[in-house]
Amino acid sequence: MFRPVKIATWNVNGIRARVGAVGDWLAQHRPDVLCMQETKVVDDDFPFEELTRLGYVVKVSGQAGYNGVAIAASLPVNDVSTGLYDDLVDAERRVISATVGGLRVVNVYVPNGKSVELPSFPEKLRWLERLRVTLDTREDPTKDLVLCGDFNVALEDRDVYDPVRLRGRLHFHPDEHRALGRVLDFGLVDAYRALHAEGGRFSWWDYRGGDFRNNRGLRIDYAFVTRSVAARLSRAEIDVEPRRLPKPSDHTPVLLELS
DNA sequence: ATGGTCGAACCTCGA
Repeated sequence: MFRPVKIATWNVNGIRARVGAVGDWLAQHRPDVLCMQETKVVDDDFPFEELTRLGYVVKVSGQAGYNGVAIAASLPVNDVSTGLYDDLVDAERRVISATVGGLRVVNVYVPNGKSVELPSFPEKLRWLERLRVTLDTREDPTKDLVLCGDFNVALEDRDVYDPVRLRGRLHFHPDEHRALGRVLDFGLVDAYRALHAEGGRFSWWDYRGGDFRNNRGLRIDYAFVTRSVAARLSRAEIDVEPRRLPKPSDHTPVLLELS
């Protein structure tokens, strides 16, 4: 059986606005799997054709206006599921999982949290704990698995443009670090970090204030892999090029290669 | 400089 060797994740910030850029990127890089977040479209209106004509099967879980996740794969897709263990319908359309050529793929769009002062912040922390329970309940850390997506948390000082200024604020709060750490304790390794030690490599930059031009960004998009996958990891990149295009997503893709 | 800019959908919300 063919198994995936190139796996990518990209918060596209509206698939209908981005389908041209996504199609171009798929044609150029030919990943076996692309996980997308913030598709912002109901399933009936998803632009399937633009991706199927490139040879991809696309599984979607979306809603109108916000959130929404999708998995595009060029290999056979099985066992598609949605949601967390206690919300399999996935009212907010934040989780889609599938098995692609023997690799379990869990694609998540973690709640933003809005502000550390608001009730949405502890809800974000609880969501991450529920993700951990979902992994414990439904997945196996001794098997090939990648958990990828937009986690809305920058883990370390080297993952943010100004750790002193940002510490304790949304995306870089110790409670978020503990909550995402609990997810990693399932038995996962940050694939990009396993191969790259340097800071200043980000996956998201605010549209405002010239943040991209000045590289004021955060690394909040990750591919976390189980030990068996980490052992095969040959390459992990953040591809900044799509962020330079006209009308970009505010996030850029993260791409893994396995041997 | 607590501003600024996007996408989606209906003019404001979520990020």
